[in-house]
Amino acid sequence: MENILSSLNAPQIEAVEHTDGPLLVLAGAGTGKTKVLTTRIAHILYQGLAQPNQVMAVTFTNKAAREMVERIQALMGRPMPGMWLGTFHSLCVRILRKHPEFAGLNRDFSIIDGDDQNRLCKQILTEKGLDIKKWPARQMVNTISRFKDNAWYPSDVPETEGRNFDGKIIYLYEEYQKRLGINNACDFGDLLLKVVKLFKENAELLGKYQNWFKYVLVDEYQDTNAVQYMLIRLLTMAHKNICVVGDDDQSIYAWRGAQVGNILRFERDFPGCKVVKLEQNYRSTSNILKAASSLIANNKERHSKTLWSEQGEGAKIEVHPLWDGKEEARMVADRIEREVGEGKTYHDMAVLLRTAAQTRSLEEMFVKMHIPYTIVGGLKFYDRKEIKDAIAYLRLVNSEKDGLAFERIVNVPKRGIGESALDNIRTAAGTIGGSLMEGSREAVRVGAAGRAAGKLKDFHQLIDYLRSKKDETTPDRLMELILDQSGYHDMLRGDKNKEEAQGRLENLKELIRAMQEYEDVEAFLEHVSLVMDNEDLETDMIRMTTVHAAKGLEFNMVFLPGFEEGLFPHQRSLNEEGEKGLEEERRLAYVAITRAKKELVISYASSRFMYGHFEPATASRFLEEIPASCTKQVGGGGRQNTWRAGSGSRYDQGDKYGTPLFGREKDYVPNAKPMDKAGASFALGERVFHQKFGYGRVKRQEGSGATEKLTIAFEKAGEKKLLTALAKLTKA
DNA sequence: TAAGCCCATGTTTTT
DNA sequence: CATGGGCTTA
Repeated sequence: MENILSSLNAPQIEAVEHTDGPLLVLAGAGTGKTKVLTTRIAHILYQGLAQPNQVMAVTFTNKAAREMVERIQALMGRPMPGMWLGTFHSLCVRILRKHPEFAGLNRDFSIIDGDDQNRLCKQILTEKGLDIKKWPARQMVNTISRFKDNAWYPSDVPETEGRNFDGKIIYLYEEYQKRLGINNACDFGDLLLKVVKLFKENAELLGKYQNWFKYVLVDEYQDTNAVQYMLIRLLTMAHKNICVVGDDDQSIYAWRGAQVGNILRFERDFPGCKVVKLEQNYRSTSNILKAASSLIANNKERHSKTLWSEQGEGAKIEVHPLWDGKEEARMVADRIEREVGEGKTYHDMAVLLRTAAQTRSLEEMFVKMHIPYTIVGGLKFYDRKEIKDAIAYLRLVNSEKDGLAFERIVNVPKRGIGESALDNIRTAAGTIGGSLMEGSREAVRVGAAGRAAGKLKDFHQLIDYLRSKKDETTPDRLMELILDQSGYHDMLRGDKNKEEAQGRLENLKELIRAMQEYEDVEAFLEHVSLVMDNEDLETDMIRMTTVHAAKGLEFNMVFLPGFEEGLFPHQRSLNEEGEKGLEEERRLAYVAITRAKKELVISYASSRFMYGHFEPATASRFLEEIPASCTKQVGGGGRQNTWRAGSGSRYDQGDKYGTPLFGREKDYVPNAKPMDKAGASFALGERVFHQKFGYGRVKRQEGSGATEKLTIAFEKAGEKKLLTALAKLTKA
């Protein structure tokens, strides 16, 4: 233990050793906050101040939780079973499973995802006769989720907020909750809200938990919302052994109800609390740190702080102005290959993006160039249709009340149970006040099922049979049974689109394999609904992820494509939240930059293909907020003035044509890179040399200036199409 | 009931 | 562009 503490700096040790009473750790990016948290827990356990299961530590993602467990176990030198370490959601499920009856749930309640929420809201809206175009289901989901973030049940929603949806939102919300009840289901928000309610209404139970958890620690405290705050407050009211860690500059979840106020107010909430500031950054070079600090200094709503680093100045941040998204993708891909050629691993590098959709063009390029990549947090494995179907079967087998699961798979594969049959079932369910499955049985029983009666009977039998097997077989065997008996496997095997069906079958195999690790169906279902990241850490791949999902991670080299006005900062954020939105975008950019340890490559394009056509684009205003001394422009010739021109007012707001040079005229290339040295054109048939592909001959030439492309037949690497301006070609 | 076709429409971030 | 919804037809 001694030598564990010796690897910490003075403020870190202070934080670790302050075990009793409230503690606020203000930890800048890369200052070792995870280290402090894990060492602090290890210290508490080592001193015998609490048993492992008497410490509660809340993290923001499951990944962070896993990492913390590992680090604590490494510090202690043995496994630490039973620790309450996880996300707010997973910890709350754990509590709810212990006392479902208090929360008005059955033990086997389902947890529904955004997809189900959407479908449920759509149903309610249509049923209640609201115009779905004017009031989209998605918006209803969001509104309700925000209510829940604020710990508002329908009766708590303030007057001013209730005007939404033609003044019907509270009524819709009530309806929504009613349906969740009938389905024996919770959405994400419910998981926390129900626990808070449980504690508020049940002082005795709360007392037990207060005594049980001797220490409570919260990571990323700046991103907690009102329910989360209440939960923490309730649990720690008695002993006040609470430690929160956070950085107001990294608050990026306001749109999800996060209240930076929670961290700014902590000292008032817990009078006499100790405050420790961590300001030595161990992650990044001083160039990167300086860029990030200068950027974030433009925010008004913040605590000022001084981060410093002993890592040396390091490489300058590269800024690449490029022609369009494709050229940008090529630059990133080429660069990655070059770095790998020079000894980096793919694992060392990451591409961080403002929006998930930006992965597309990069993906194409990576595939083309055979660069192994993985998209973290994009389309998740568990979001695939076949996986969701399979899980819906499992949910229905596990909990017959789960009507959302019922609807999803009652006619998958097609069994001739269509919309009209479903209508009958819904009516029957409504009449007896039961679930869809009950309604379905009822409809068949009283002869209200019409033509589909026989098919429904078969379906009931199928589910009954599967349920009878549930407890006598393992989850993976049960899933195989489901897929075989339901005809899902056969459906895919008979699919016309062989290739796609094959892929789906393989995904299902993968699912079954994953299920082998679980003791029972409940444990597996919980994992599915709450664990977002199924990252493949084994293989050496490029990580592509949104900035949001990159929180807490670090990489030697980071690429930040798409640094453009409207994209980063995102237009929508500016439109909807104005100055506040801009500040959150800036914090997001701050998070993005501070992920990099040694090298940072920022790029933007003049023309971006989106919504079906090319949009002119200009460099992000954030680039102007980074000191010139930290950056160097790469390529782009005369275009550097697009982002650094002193006063920064070249592009008046509202002047959509501020950049005529980036118009849609294909051949209008006023600021193209001048033909110089390496960029000079090559003659057809000329022999050239490329850093990566080696020797080759020019086969074809098209375009001119920045868009000039050469097709070159390389002797070893085959035929490649390259942009003259980018490819480092020399005459050979 | 199901499949196929056309049109409109909307485009952030996630436990 | 790419997805979803509404409509028509077999």
